[in-house]
This record gives sequence, structure tokens and C-alpha cells, in this order.
Amino acid sequence: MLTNTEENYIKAIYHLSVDNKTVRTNAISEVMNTTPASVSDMLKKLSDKSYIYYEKYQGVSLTKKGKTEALQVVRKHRLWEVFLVEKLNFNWDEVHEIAEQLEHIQSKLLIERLDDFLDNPTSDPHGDPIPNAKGEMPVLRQVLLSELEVNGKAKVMGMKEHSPAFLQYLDKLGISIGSAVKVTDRVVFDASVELKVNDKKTMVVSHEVAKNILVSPID
Amino acid sequence: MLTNTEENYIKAIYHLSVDNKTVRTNAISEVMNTTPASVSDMLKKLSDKSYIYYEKYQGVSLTKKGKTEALQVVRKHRLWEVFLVEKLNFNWDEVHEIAEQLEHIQSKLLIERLDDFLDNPTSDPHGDPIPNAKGEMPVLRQVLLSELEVNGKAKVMGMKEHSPAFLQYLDKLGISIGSAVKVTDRVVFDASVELKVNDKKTMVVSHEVAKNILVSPID
DNA sequence: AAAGTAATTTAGAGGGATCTAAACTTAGGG
DNA sequence: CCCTAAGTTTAGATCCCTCTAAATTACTTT
Ligand SMILES: [Mn+2]
Ligand SMILES: [Mn+2]
Ligand SMILES: [Mn+2]
Ligand SMILES: [Mn+2]
Repeated sequence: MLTNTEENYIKAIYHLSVDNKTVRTNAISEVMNTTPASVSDMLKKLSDKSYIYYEKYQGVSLTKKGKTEALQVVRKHRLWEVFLVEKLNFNWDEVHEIAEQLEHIQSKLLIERLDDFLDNPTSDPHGDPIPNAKGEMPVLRQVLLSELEVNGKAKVMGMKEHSPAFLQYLDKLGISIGSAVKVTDRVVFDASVELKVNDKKTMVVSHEVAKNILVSPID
Repeated sequence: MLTNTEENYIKAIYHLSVDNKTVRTNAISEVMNTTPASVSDMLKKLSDKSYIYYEKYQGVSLTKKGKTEALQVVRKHRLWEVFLVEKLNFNWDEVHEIAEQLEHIQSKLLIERLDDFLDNPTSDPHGDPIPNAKGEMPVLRQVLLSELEVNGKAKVMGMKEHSPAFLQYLDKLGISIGSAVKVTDRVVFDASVELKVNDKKTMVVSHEVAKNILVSPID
């Protein structure tokens, strides 16, 4: 049985594991808001318990066992976020903090009942895919809005950034999951993206914003 | 901000505070499954933080502040139990352990939204009253089934004991909240109660069982 | 009222999670 | 190729919660 803290570390390592690079101590300390010293302690513990592969000074990666645990926590987090938005009428920028707490509730049965109650959703309010009970997750072929070619059309599928500030900004722009977007121009100077949303509103978003919006191109 | 453990101690003290007697260290250690030594430590801490009145060797009682906290935890516990039974189709004997975890989720907004989602219930699946957001709780005039006179009629309002074993036994007997009961006889030897449930089934329950069923007499 | 017993508190310790400061390792620039 | 800066680990400490064992206090019983 993992403690809440251990679950959080494993989840952080999971989220930091892009491509097959090893995850570094400092990167973990940053997302966990702890010191590298604390991370080192925890890595030793998680390694002893076989949740991670760990070689001193070389960074870590999740074992099969660790990845399974991580995916269960991610599953719970995202299902609770769906619950909060769909059933309790929270806005998508308000749910992450509460889900950070709810994701640690221990009850297999609870999460399966919740999944059914929500009609087995496949993605959360931010467009992130929800692993199934076995920890399988559909790999979605998505591209960043910042990478879409001029005149390219696409459907908004999700957001990489989940901060309330970012999500509220999208609300203001009228961009949400499912929105149809068309890139009408790209500013050479700063890579800002000019786009049309739902065939109506035309707007310009910074490269930074465009980099955090995941879209699925329509050919 | 209280830790989960502090919340649990305060809740335990609340539940042990019947009539105006002071709550004793050993009683707390028993319901918390800890040693009296651990309780003493915690009492000192809670007293320093003004959640309880504490005089060494004399037992404790909750301050206004402590009672307010306790009632909020109780409110959350019972609302989550309603959620689990009403929305996720749990049986009433399965919800307590999960609610023990959920009651510590910190979010005022969440609990108010949950309350609305559940249509502001006034009692939980075991018949226990749910404090409102201000911590007010209706005082229900209830009596134990064991105290009902022979030929007395009553409606089952709640259970004092919440263990799965007890609740499952009631399921088997066909006794649930709202059941109409009539005491047809009382065995002098061991105070067992003979009763008729919903004008149909006649059965005998032990004094011990009857002592744990709360009823509201019908005149 | 003193003794004996039960309840309670204190002392001392350990595990979990965190920190700061110091020591160590790695890797890149001169 | 070695030296230094950045990254990482270790050492030593604190806070929280828990324990066992010992000491203290309160209550009961004679
Ligand atoms: Mn989230
Ligand atoms: Mn999300
Ligand atoms: Mn309960
Ligand atoms: Mn209950």
C-alpha cells in the first residue's frame, strides 16, 4: 500500500516521463515543490519497493509495477474531474486541486462505480485520456496548435497546461474542447497564431498559448 | 488547518460527548484504536490549538471551535454516505469506510455542491441527521426499540451501530429505515423483543440488537 | 485515612516526510 | 584532460503520529 506522498511522487515521475529519457531529481523536486534532498530520500524508498529503476546520479524511470500504480492514480484523478464538472457543475479550471485530493481515496469498488455512474468517459474535462481499469490508455494522435500549418483546420482535443489562469483565458477567447479552429496566418516575428474559431471569431494567440492547445487535424 | 488525524480525534470526542460528561482518554483510545499515551499527546496539542478544554486527568470536552469543526466533518461524512448509496448504488453497510476517507477532503465549495446535487438530504443512509452548512442539526426525538413498550408501534428512524455485520443482519431481517414496527412481546428472561415488521413478518431480536435500533413512536 | 488499583501522563524511541548545509559526482568548457 | 559549476546525495535536524515502559494521579475499598 502506497502513502499519498508516494503516489504523488510516482505520478510526478509518470508525467515527467516523456520519450524514454530518464527523469531527473531536480525535475521532480520542481513539480513536487520540495527540495532535491527530499526527492533523493523518496527515490531510495521507491526503488527499495520496486516502483522505480534508480541509479544514483542517473535519474529514474518507472518499473511496470510503478507505471501501473501511476496509471491508477491518473485514472482516479481524471474520473473525479469528470464528476466535478459533469455532476457538480464545476468549471474546468476549478477541478484540479480537488481532484488532487480525491485521487488518493482507496477503494477499487468506488472508482468502478464512479466510472459507470459517469458513463465510462474516455477523456477528462481538459481533454486528457482516462486509462481504463487495466491501465490501458488510447494513444491519441494529436498535434499542437502551434504546429498546425496555415489554412489547416483542426478540432480542439485538449490542453497541455491546466492552470486556472490559462483555462480562464481560453474561456474568454471562446476556445473549448471540441471547438473547430482554422489557422489563418502565422506571424513570422514571434510565431503568434491567427485563427478562426468555430467559423466565426477571429483572434490572435501567442506562440506560448498555441503550444499548449492540442488539436486533431481535419483533412 | 487541521490534519486528518486531528479531525479524527475531534470527531471521536464529538461522538463520545453524550450528556454533558467529560470524555476520557481511554474512551478515545478505544474508538481511535490507539494507545492512551498517543491520546494524551494529541489532547495536549488540541488543547494548545483551542479545540478542546483539557485538564490533566479530568477528561476533555470540545470548545465551540472544536464542535464546529467536528460538525463539519460529520456533515461531510454523512453527505458522502448519501452520495455513495443514492448515486453509486452502494449498500448501506459498505459506505462507512469509504466515507471515513472522503470526509477529509478539503473544499467548502465541493461539499456545498454535493449537498445540492443530493437535494440537501437531512439524514444519511443509517438515519443519522446531517448538520447543515452552519453546523445546525435537528434534534430528533427518538427512542430505542429496546425501550418501546409492549404493543407500542413505531417507525424505524436509524441505527446506533453501523458495523457491516449488524447492518447485513438487519437486511436479512427485513428491517430498514422507514419500517413500521410493533412490539408484540418482551421476553422477561433476557429482554429479547418480539416484534412485527411492516405488519407482516414476526420475529425476535435480542436486547442487544433492539438497543441499537432508533425508532420514533407512533401514538 | 492509607493502600491498592485503575486511569492517565511522561519519557524515550522510531518511522515518515520534510528541510538546510555540506559533501560528493558528473559533465562541459577551457 | 582537468577544473569548475550544476546536479545530486548524505548528514543532521525538526515535526507529526505512533508505540512501550515507567511514573504519576485519582478513585475505591477496606
Ligand atoms: Mn488535473
Ligand atoms: Mn485534467
Ligand atoms: Mn459512517
Ligand atoms: Mn452514517
